[in-house]
Amino acid sequence: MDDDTGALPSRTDFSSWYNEILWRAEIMDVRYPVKGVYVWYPFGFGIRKRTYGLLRELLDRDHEETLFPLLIPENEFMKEAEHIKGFEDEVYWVTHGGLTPLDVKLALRPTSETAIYPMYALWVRSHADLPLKYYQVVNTFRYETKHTRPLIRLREITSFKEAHTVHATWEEAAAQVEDAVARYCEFYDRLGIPVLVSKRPSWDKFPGADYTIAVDCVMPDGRTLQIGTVHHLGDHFSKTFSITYEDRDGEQKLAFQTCYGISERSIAALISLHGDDRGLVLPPEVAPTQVVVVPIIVGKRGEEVLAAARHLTETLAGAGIRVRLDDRDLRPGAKYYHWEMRGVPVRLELGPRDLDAGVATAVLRTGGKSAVPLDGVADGVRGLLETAMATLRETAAEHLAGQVRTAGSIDELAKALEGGVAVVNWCGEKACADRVEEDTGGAVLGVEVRSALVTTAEGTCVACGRKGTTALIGRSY
RNA sequence: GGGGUAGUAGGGUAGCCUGGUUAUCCUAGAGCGUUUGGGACGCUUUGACGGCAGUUCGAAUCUGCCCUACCCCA
Repeated sequence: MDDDTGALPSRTDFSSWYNEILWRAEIMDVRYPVKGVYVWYPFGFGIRKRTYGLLRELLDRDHEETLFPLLIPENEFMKEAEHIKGFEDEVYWVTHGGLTPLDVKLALRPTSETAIYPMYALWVRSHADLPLKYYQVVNTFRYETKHTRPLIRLREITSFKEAHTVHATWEEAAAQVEDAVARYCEFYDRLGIPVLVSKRPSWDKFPGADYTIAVDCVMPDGRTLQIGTVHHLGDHFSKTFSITYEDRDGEQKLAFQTCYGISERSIAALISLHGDDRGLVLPPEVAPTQVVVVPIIVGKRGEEVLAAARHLTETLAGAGIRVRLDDRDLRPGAKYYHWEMRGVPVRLELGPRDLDAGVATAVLRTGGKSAVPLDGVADGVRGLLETAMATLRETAAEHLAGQVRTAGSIDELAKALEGGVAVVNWCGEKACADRVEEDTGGAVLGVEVRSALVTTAEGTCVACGRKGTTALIGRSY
């Protein structure tokens, strides 16, 4: 499990790089003997724990966390026609209890609308109960038939954060959609992940939604990854599940709903956008270890160095920094490679020369070496962590800027899609989207693109030449 | 849905065509010692032929079925 020697495949071969870093950096073990389900290593789980801690922190401002059952009875699941149609091919069914066939089959949730909304119908009584904003972090199951990929296309999604809100009016629900989009942007900004937000075309919206706003990132190979969605559900589900409230005038009215989700694809993005040929590069906020102390033990001064390294480690830990002393019997270089693979933001080397100078040698995972005075070392290290985060955010933003290209024709579009996404004008017709997909392999991600890199304007459709507006095209995972 | 290729230690591999006794090499792991400012070295050592049948004196090797993975086509 701990194979620290040899280089990673270059990140230019993204697929190989991705597969290898998952186990080399101890994020996921893909050897579990069921297709499409994988095991979190403790280190990977530590990243997940802190990333979802951040997500919870953002939601807890005005949401409450709940937990609904994994099993959904067939009759509830089958209530919303459009919703079923969207998921019927991918649902796992529990059909037996022991050897006894069940009277009512039970679905393993592919998403939890039909588990939650029958309860919401009971919980929502009056306008005073609204708005209602709950979320949960759960596993969900989908019988994927295409190529499964760890963290990206899974049969068991282990880390689905789904929020479900209820509102008195359509407009209030629409405002909640905006709020959720802003919250997700904040989340990804805290992780240094630059995103493209857009409104999905009608055929690509969530089954049973009025509209869907999606958050995408662009992977190193130029393909996009959907890492968050926000849905305005209108009153489709409240009709189906009878979620009504009594308004001020004593009338029963249908509620309006939204739901929005983020999965462990956020971790895939985190790994992929920041990582390099040496391994992971982690934002300090989610790094299980923020600082590693490597004692340089030479000859007679070994004990002295080790004692100083222990003291340094304790000082930093006392200041609330996640620090770890690596006193293993290995060459320093081997330790450097080890912790670089795992993305530790700051390495502090402490040897006889440093001790004599009263400093530790600090090396940032994002690049750069400096001497940090041991006197007031915690403040110095905090500054370095901030520098690391700023560098990481900038590097990722610059990279995305290079991947977003404008295209005025099908030929230009095809070229733009090699290693990136394209900004075009599109008339909004499915036929033109289909033509684009056939000719270039790229799909319409969405319109009303929200990004500093994209300005929406009128223009002629890249496929048919009629009037159109700005749309984002990409090849997606 | 159709076709192809492949499964050998924790990871990566050689051997298979042409059956032969102790299954190759690299890496990782364990123990001991010497080491430690960018992947140390020496000695010792653990560990594998996807599963089930069959052919045979003898199967990693040949045959059949099953399972799994990957690739190509719809």
